[in-house]
Amino acid sequence: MAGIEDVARLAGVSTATVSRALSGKEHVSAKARARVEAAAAELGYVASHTAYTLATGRNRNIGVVMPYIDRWFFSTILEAVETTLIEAGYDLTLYNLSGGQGQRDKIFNDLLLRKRVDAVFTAAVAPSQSELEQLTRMGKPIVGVGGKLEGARTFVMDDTKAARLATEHLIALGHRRIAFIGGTEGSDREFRQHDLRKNGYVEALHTAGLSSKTQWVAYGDYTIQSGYYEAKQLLGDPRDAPTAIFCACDEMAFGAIMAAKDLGLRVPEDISVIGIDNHDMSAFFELSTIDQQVRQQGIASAKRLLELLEDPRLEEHVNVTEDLEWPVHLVVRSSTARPAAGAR
Amino acid sequence: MAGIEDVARLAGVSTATVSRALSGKEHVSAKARARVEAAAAELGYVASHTAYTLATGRNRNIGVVMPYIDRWFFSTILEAVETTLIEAGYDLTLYNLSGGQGQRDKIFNDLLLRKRVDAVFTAAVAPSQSELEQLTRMGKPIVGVGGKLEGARTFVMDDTKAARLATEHLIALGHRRIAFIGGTEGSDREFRQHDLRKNGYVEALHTAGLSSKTQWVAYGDYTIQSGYYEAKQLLGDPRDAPTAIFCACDEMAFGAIMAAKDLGLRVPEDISVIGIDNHDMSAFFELSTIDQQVRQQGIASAKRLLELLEDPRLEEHVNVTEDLEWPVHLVVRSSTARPAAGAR
DNA sequence: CTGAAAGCGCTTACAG
DNA sequence: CTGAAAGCGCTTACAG
Repeated sequence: MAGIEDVARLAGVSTATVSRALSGKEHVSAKARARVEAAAAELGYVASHTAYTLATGRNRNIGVVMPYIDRWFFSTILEAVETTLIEAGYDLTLYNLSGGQGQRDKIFNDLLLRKRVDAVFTAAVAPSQSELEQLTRMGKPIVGVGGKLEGARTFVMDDTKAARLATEHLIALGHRRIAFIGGTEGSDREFRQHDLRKNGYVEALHTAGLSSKTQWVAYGDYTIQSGYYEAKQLLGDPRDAPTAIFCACDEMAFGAIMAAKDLGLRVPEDISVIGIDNHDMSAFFELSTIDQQVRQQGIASAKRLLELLEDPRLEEHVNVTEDLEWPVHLVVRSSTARPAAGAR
Repeated sequence: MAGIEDVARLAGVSTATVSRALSGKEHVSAKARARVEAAAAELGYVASHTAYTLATGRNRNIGVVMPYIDRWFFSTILEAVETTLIEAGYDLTLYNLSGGQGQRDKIFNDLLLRKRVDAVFTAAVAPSQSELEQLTRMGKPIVGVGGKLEGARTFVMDDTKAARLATEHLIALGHRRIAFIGGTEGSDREFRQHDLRKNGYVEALHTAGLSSKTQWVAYGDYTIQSGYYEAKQLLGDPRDAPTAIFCACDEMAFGAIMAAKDLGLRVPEDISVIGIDNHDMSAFFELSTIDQQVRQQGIASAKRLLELLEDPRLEEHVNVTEDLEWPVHLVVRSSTARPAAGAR
């Protein structure tokens, strides 16, 4: 394995010059630079990143931590972040939290601190106060998506606002009997996403002078299966079936559409369905939804992180609260329409 | 930031003893060990992984390269591999190839070689001969899934055999008009997965004395959408519609089932559908399929890689061809049945 | 069992 | 512009 010494010898210069030439620094004569480059090419020299890190303190590596990898939001964010980082010459070390509290502690108290990463990117993960302090003390900035972080920078859509918008769309179409399929009360790992979205739904109803019956609020788990199951229960009700269903995510909405079809109901003639996300498959399902541009969210937040890393005065404000509200847009497709005259 | 010197000073021993005590080595008195541990705890000392790497040459880090992250097979494999590695104390650096040839070259010729990873895990990616040689020269073993690798160790299901089994299941039920929805001819990135699966389909038909009409072979792209579209074309044919469809992956099969329903056809009474994968949603769709246990495949192959890394004689056989055929199982659910009497 | 010291392979003030 | 040398923070033969 050719080292920097070998290159220096072959080029007839010192290792300092080799280092300067190869990293594109100033103060190297054109001649020396050319000789070094030729020698490096001839030897197939690749600088040791480890030595670089030890000497400079820079890793050019970002730690990414998320609770799941195999769910749409997370794998989409991950792909976007990875591509953005690679382009900027950064590596990505992946930590997923599916292994429980023990694994989580190990990641935060050990792996993230061993100076292998320059910064941390979180998706729907909230570091504890002490975890955050430790990272800040080591000068490692954090950027998150999927939920606000007290004491760090985040890009997050306003869940309540998104839910209100979806519900208002249904109300404006003339729906009065609107059901909601959310997640689990007070749960959703670290953030209260379910609660926020349910709040938006309830707020919109109240503003319109409508009531939210408890039998119209169902609890799924953000999968197609649960959307299907819950929608069947709602739609099969012989007395009080809704004319529209707002699902807290598109995947549950896909399930709801399939449930309606299986019951012989037409979407949107008999039942309107709307979701949140603008999932890759939403166009296929003709689903009206609230677009949160997940891919762009990943790119933008990764870029923000890179920007911080290049800020020479980063130390003065490693981690400060900075909520960037990510905009949402209503996308109307064919799963929502005015309710049939008789249905009201 | 407390360093090893600080710990040594506080414990009243040398840095050599600190190093030995903290890494659980032999030849440390119980007393010294206790003092070191107390000092390390008091100072909140975390050893620098970079210095460890530079001194030992070991990274405890695996490079994982895959063409996609946001597709089911890949995100599932990734989650399984990540969990297995973390448990063993290894980190995972993720490289995804969606950025084209330029990114690919950068990853193989630069990132993977800078001595940041001890080994490489590939999913449906075939390193070129020279890429493989370089990694071997640096003593970095490769383990892959999703396709055989000449000159490296792989865990792969026999695509042809899986396809044959799926087709035979349909034949055994009495189907004679069996369609196939595959991928793109000769494509599928680095491996000829489509071709292999189509071969299995054709072989099974021929063995049973059946012919494979060209109008019964359709080309999708492994998504639900394409399965839906292609199935509609097949099933809508007024003269020559099949009684069964074998899809090269479960996601296309989901699409096929939805297409059948939208056409007013019953599954399995009017049309049987089978896939390959045993996707997380296959049970929900009642889909008969060929299980390839993706999660277990990820775990097993990651373990094989860790095993190699701990082999003291690894250098003698860093990368040798070793095909481990991953077993497949037929899972019969409710999407396949005997064809209706009139349909034959 | 324990410590002094070399070494891992770079980068970067400091002199020249 | 260029080079000698210190330094990054560990590990590990080698002596004792």
